[in-house]
Amino acid sequence: MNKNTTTAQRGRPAKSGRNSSQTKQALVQSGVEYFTEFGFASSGLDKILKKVSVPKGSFYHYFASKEAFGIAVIQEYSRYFAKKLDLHLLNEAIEPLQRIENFADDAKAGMSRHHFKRGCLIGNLEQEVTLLPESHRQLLLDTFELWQSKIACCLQLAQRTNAINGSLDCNTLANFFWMGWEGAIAKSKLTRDLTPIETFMVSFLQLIVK
Amino acid sequence: MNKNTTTAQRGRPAKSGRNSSQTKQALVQSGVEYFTEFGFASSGLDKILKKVSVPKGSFYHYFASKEAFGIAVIQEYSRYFAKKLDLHLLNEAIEPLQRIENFADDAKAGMSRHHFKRGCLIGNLEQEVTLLPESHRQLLLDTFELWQSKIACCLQLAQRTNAINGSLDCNTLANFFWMGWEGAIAKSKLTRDLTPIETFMVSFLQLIVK
DNA sequence: TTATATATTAGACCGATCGTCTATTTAAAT
DNA sequence: ATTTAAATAGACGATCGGTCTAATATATAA
Repeated sequence: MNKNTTTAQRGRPAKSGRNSSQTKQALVQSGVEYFTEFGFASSGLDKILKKVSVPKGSFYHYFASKEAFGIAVIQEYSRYFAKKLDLHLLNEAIEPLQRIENFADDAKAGMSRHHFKRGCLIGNLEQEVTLLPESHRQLLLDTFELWQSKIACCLQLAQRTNAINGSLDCNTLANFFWMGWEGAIAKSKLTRDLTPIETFMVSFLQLIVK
Repeated sequence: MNKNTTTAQRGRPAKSGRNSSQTKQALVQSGVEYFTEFGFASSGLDKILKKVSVPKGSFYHYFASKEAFGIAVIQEYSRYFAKKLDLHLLNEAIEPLQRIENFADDAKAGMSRHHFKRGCLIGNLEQEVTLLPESHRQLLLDTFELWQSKIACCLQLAQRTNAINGSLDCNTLANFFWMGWEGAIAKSKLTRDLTPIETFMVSFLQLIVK
């Protein structure tokens, strides 16, 4: 399925020099960036294509529709973000609650790096859900569920080491965490600084620690 | 400034039979509904006008631009929502924390009534801020500040009656509240049910009570 | 009555997309 | 040489964006 880079390919060669799967990947990456900054409806294929120097005529060679493209974009971001979460939340060298803080610091750096224009793709599309195809909605729900389980896991660890109140339900708390998190990211886009995220994290941790 | 309904007016009469300020108000109301459901960028003037039977040609008689119209819409919603907040949060017949719950119940009813398609105009536009004129951004910030002060006030009351932990900073907590709230409303749009809001409220109250 | 001021509307402007599709080009495989 | 596959060119028609000028309809003033 994946053509490697050196093997010659049949058919007209890509202007960009990339092979099929590389081009597809580049398009998805460009889509992630545009959809994260401007949302699905307000992002035109033209610009997404131009950013990676893929001609407009090629789009429907790579994807069946904008909707199908959106699915690939969401899945890619979901994968990327889950990996980032694991990187921090499964780091056994660090105490559970500190792992969550490390993740937050990582995300904060990303917010600054993109000048508070991007935020979280999933959170952004969530707001836009009334304009989205139904297929996207389900993907967003699945993604949140996955993220929630990862945070819940980490909170359970913290609970076992007695770092947080034992009476709290970690799944509920993780759900609560992500709602607040997305709210904080959105607010941070509005204020154009990190204080909302910091306020959220400090308050959240303060409220749950024993 | 306000023409009353009975006095005859100069100029061509409005097709709708409304006077100038009534038409303006109707347009703003329609704008609230569209912007809340679809956002600013994805809401066309055409539909906003059609909904209240105002001809397209009339728009620039009532507003200088779409941006100016947006400002009026945000201000109207902000006013409307502040009033709703006061209605609950200043109700001295009710205990402070219960007032917040009453507000939440009110909002939940609104979410259901509109089939989870609308949510909060301010929160929706907040996500869209990269597509918004700068004038709108400041209005959104001001609105959040106002709302925050109202919740902070109510939390201070709860603190005085010893209902919540005295060591918590009510302003910070109010800030935290609204971030979580907006996240919960967004999630509720996604799931199309009230559980996110309920989960948020239960968790929030559980975490802050003594 | 006529002229003027004001309020509202008609309707098109035109550029900018929008997502999509068919025909064509290029190159490898047969 | 012919076939098959990959990628591109380029425009398609439709919609719709916000905006503007000219026309219309009424109240008031002369």
